[in-house]
Amino acid sequence: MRLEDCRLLKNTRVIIEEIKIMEYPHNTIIALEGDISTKIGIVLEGKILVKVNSLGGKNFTMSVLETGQIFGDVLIYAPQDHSYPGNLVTQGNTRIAFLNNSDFEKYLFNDNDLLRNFLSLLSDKAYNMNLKSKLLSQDTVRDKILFFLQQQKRVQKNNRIFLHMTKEELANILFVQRPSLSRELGKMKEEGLIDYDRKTITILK
Amino acid sequence: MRLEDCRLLKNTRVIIEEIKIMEYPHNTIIALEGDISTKIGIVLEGKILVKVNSLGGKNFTMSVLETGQIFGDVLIYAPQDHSYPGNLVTQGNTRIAFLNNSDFEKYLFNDNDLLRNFLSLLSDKAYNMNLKSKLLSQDTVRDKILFFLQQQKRVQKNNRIFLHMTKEELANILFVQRPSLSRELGKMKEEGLIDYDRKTITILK
DNA sequence: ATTACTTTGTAACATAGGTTACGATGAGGT
DNA sequence: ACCTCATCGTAACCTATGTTACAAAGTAAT
Repeated sequence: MRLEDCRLLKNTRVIIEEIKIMEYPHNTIIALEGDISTKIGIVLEGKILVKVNSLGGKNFTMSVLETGQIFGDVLIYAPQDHSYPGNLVTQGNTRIAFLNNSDFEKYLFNDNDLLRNFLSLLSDKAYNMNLKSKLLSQDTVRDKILFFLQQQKRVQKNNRIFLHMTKEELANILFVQRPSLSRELGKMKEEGLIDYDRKTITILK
Repeated sequence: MRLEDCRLLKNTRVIIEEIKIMEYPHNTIIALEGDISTKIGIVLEGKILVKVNSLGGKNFTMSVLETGQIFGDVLIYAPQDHSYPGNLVTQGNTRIAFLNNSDFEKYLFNDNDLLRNFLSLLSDKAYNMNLKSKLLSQDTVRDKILFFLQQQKRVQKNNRIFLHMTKEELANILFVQRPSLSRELGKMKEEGLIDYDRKTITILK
């Protein structure tokens, strides 16, 4: 993705020279949980996973930053705590554009388009975090699956849902163990609620 | 709280006449999950709980809006979905100031202090949502308790943590059943990790 | 002090789902 | 076609925790 096409900068007057672009290979930790943030980052290529270690030692993916999304954003105005909520880990070769908080702020207050873009991105992020919370608050494996299917049905506008990931990854997202996921999918298939194969799940009822 | 003292409007030039103030008794539903939001709300007195029904029929409190906090904020710039993520329910007699999205936006782009306040409030909210996610992702009752204690220790700056709520409410926040909470607290006391009574929990190790 | 109600602890029971292990299936490379 | 490795389903076992019920302790009102 070209810098000038990303959601944050589209139609804005931000001068590109003040932006530094970095490239990282797959699976690189670019920041640790608790690190202080001084820059806004824009994902130009690849993905970033925000991973958190729970007290029990397991780690879970709190959120995924796709191409075009930004990070370090909400931290600028945090009254006390400017630190990242989790480890930032690249997935695939990843290019990131960095912009100093102070530079960014200077533009933000003088460019209504930038402000609009910024608020829209924040809005998205809040929406996704809400979804994550709702998913985590479903208390059986089946409910988590159903919640996921519901949501994907809305996104993909189809009862046949393409997974685009392994069952292992899906289990991870749903925050359950893979064999538990398999078991429950099996039951649901038996009950005629769904059908599924390696790549898709189809909602029957 | 006086309108001009709330975090959003402090030091700003927003004209008070455009704001409508409403008052609701305890336990009033002021919006339903999915309702479209057209206004920014500011909590002047009382609290608002954001409650979500899970698929299993249980309901959990996604977040609590304390005096001075705002809602409907992130929805202004949501690209698609402008609807509330949960039911908004008052707790105690509650006074709310409402400001039309369009009025708000008009001010937002012309008042740097308002913008700064707004971003700071959004930042806070994101921080709290992160905490909630991390809490929900702890996978044993004990880890949830420990996470809560850790967090409260930081806030209260003391190993003796005052609960300010019943065990029932605490169980609710931790997203576990009350008897499960009791059982685990008992075990932890036995192991010498904590001590507790009706109103406090003390971290011993 | 008595009563009524709320809050809390405890115990017994049932079960969902974590854990581990293994075999079957599928995909990619030579 | 064959080999290798990743992915997936399945089964057996076990434990944490939800569930229900009840009694003890605390609180507030009369």
